[in-house]
Amino acid sequence: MSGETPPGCVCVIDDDAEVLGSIGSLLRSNGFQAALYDTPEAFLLAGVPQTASCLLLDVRLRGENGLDFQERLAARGIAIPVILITGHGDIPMTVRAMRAGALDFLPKPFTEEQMLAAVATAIGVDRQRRGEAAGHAHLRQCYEALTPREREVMGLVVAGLMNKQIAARMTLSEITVKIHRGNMMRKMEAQSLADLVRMAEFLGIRDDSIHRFNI
Amino acid sequence: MSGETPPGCVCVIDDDAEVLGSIGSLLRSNGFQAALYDTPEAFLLAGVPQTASCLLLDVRLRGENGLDFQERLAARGIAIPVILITGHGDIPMTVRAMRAGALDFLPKPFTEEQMLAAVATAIGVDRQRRGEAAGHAHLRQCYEALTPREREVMGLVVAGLMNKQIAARMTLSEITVKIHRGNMMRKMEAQSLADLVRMAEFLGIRDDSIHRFNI
DNA sequence: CGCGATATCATACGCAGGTTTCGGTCTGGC
DNA sequence: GCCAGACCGAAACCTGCGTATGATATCGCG
Repeated sequence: MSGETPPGCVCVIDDDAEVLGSIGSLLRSNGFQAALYDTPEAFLLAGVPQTASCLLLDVRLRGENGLDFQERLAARGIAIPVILITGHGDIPMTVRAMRAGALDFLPKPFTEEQMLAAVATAIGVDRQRRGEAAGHAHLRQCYEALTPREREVMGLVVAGLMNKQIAARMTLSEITVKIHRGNMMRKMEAQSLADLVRMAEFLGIRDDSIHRFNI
Repeated sequence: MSGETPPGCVCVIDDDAEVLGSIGSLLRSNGFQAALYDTPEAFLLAGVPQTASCLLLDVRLRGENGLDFQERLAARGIAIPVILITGHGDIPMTVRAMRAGALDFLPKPFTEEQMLAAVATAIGVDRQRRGEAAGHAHLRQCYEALTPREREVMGLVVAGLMNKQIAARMTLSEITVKIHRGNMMRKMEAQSLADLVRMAEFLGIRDDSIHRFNI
């Protein structure tokens, strides 16, 4: 059922060594890689795998509550998909986990099929996310290659100002604005103004000094 | 705790007349309007209120499962915030509801405070959503006022093509493209190309015949 | 100290965008 | 049949954008 998916790495955090081992075996015998940790800290030290992956996290842990840990990950900007498992779950706990972005919440006892299906879905989500993130990384890299002035010009360009207005606002000559603008477009690898606006939209670049009526 | 919020309307669907009445009283005595229905169909017939509102929905209903009904609402594009309540909920049910976009899932018995807090949050979410929707409605209205040719031009403009290229693609003269383009910008009330791109992004306008490398 | 990166500005040229004015065809509704 | 509106186009004109060429100034690093 899950053998045809390209391999992915499942990080399992559970303080019960026996459970950890059996989940690991099950995953490996179904074509997944498995990284096993008995504490959240061990997982953080090892770092998130480079390949498509997901996190299989027990709610009840020795040091820290699994839900707290999940929220700590989100706060740190670690976007790995999370599946929570628990032996003593209740509905408020589930609501909290799902609100925090958990992909699934599996109460014990669960079948092997249930877990494998959840893991396969999560790995798929992560694969897609990573694909998108690759593009974003390049975009950010381009943006960070801009000089301060070029960034400033970019903000005003995507705000819809003309070169003349940008020049006035920055107390520059129009020709200087044109030069910054040209260099900026080249560095951003934007083929058109429309392209640039979409990039800026994505990067969250927005000059708030300009009144904008929509969006 | 919730008296200072502007009034909102809570639609309650529950097939137990007694429960329905007591929830209605509680809501009204806390400053909310309450619209009470004993079946999903009755709610659909009445329609979603014009003001900020939310839906308080029992999972177990006579005709239809509350979760199914929630998904049916989403499929119909009815975006009212949903709070589910149930006497016999379990974790898989909660997962399903939250995935389908429920704002909260309250297992009975719950306190008055819990329910009022959930309702107040949901009403707030709906108020925000309605505020945004108002702007979107105007945007759609503008777009629908465009003639087919103007729409076509708009798609190619936001794809980053020059008037010359648009003319070639539409087998038109460049001057005609300029006229369509000018009319389109006026009808869309776009002050700049950047504006137009953002509007198009929002409306989901995209000419897929053009290869786009990002986003 | 020289080098490179950044920033600034001027002149000039060519191309792109946008409007106005004028002209025409075609279709659908009153 | 007439009018409105969509659609198409040409000539003229103005503005905006982009680049090339050339020049100056500052700053930090090796």
